[in-house]
Amino acid sequence: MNEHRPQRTARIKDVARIAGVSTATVSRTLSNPDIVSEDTRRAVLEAIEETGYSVNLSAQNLRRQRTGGILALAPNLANPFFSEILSGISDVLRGAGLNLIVGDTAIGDDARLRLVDYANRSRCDGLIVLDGSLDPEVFMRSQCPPVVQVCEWIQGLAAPKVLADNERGAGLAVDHLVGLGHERIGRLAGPERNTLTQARDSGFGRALGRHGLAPDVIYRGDFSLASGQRAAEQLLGARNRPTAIFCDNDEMACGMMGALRRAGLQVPEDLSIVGFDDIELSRHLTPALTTVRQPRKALGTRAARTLLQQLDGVDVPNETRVPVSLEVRESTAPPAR
Amino acid sequence: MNEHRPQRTARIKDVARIAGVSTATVSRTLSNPDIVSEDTRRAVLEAIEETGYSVNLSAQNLRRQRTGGILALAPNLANPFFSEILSGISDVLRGAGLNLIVGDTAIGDDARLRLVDYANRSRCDGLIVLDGSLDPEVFMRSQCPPVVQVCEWIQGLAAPKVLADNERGAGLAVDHLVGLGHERIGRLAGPERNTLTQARDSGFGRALGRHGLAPDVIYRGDFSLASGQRAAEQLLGARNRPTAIFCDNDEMACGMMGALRRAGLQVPEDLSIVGFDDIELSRHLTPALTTVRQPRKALGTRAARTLLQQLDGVDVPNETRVPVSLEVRESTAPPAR
DNA sequence: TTCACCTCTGTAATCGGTTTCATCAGGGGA
DNA sequence: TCCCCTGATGAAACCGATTACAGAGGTGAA
Repeated sequence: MNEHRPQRTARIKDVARIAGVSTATVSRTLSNPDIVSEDTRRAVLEAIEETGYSVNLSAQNLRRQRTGGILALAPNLANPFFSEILSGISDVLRGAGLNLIVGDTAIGDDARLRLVDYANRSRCDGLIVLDGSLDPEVFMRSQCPPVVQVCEWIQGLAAPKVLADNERGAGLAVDHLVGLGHERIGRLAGPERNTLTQARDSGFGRALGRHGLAPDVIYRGDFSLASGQRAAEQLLGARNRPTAIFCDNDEMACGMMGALRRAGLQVPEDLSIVGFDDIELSRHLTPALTTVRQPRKALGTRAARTLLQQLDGVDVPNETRVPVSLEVRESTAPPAR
Repeated sequence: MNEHRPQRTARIKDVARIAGVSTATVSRTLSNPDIVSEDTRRAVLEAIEETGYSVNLSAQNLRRQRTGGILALAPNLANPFFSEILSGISDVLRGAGLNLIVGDTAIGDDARLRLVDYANRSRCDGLIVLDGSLDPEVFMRSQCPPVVQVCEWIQGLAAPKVLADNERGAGLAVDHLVGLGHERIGRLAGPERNTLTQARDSGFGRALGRHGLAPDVIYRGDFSLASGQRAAEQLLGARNRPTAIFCDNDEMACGMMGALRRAGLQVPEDLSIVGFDDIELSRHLTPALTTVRQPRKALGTRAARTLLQQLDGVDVPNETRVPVSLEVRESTAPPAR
């Protein structure tokens, strides 16, 4: 007998031998227990216990023609906004026995090339895309597994989207500010080509129009704290400033607010600020930030569920809108006389 | 001829047939091009181009006895602190052709059970653990691949650690405060059993001792904004308050600062606050937060590199210390007279 | 008794690569 | 001329599971 069992972990063969059955039966016991007899099942489970067997996923995946993983592509892992969405995705995938693989798209020049490697059936069973700036073609080749877009979306890519209601969010912000008496309302927007920014631009303009107003100054940022700070510097240098600013995310709002206060301006007395996202921090700022709440975790879970349905061959809606709401806090007030 | 080629993606066999060689040669062309002749190589590469072939990773992984993935276990994906470390890990792994799989350990009651599934050679080639509260036994079974711990660490687990110099960080904070003239210095710490908190506790106490001082009040938090707020409420209700507080992370510091200011206290005039981590936000707060800077991205990259070395069989140091530094900003000042 | 049918199980093919080992052609030295 | 060696290649084993198919044994009805 081969008594020198080297540290080697158990295979299905080992379990089969010990239980006195074939590997087919072991496999069936694990994946479809009802079709094996009571006695056999017990014997197999005992053998599994004894050997500490666990299935080899590479082999299983190969045979089942799947990878067991879903790849999430985010522009910037370090951004808390995305990481909370990832957290929601993770929750759902775990329940479905799928791995969450994350890919940072903020990578070097060969990004495009690499992306093609990632958007491949042999690497993942599905993709969740959080970055609207990627090349749609990558996701339209036949090797690419099913895709769901969340939050941002790619122009020209016909994959299901899970989105916050950006137009309405912008509308809520405008209505609130106008209700307070503001008439010169500016905007700190994201990059011009960002689809999400475009949606809010349009909601912003339409809402102002409803009140008979037109947009005031528009600053461009990149969703970062630093870009909020830069916008504040421009604002400070301008004459005839708006009395309120609607920002495309809380981080920019926060960067702007910090810089304004440092320059001696009072928020909201001298300038009202509305953010977007409602990151946890917003309520802890002084003044606490008035912001459009976007349920990030829900966006993640919805996106993941949509993808799972797609993998199951279920028809999914082309667009899922997640409702937003306005959280009124301390950073908005009637304009100074 | 089988002209009805169904959408089916190309296999290595197809490439071999078209190039007029064996599958072995195709494989060699891809993994070890130097050992095939110039002509053959060209023919194979052309066939690959023609078919759009890309290797099936499940098959490759099975044969190579690896998974191509590294699993990172974090207590809370949504926390920006962890996500920036993940970003560093991601950078290194991408370069090594490995997937980053993330697992959120903040999961249900069956967490332990599931964890055993994750810490398995057939699921990943290595583990990076960011959560010090996990059960060490899970990582000590023979099925568990190599582990590296980063930031936090698990009592009783002899896996390499990559850590910030927590003792020194606490010392820097204390030296700074004492230098400003503070004598009653309190602390807003993490959970009592957290190894990271313990290290800072000890650095805190020792540094105070060097100055002939003893710790003032100690509040316990859980690294969240909300727990900083709660600590502030306790602080406000106390008599004979400390003149300065050293917090275990920036989020708690921020939560505390917001609550104090809202209650009418001035920071730093009435109370100086020092944080830990230097998250990006800290410099944008008003007042900007004085904090111990911890290079998170570097922690991630170092951890990933350490793991890769371990996988290559290289000896790695049991503990890597990443230096910290003090960022003096606006939240600290001499105590009021 | 015979046949149909059902339940349970084993044999062997299969997933798509990698790698060992054998083979063959050609070159150089004795 | 013969032998050995080297470089390039192919045949086939192998990684570890899943599953189609077939067969054994048992039950019930005709």
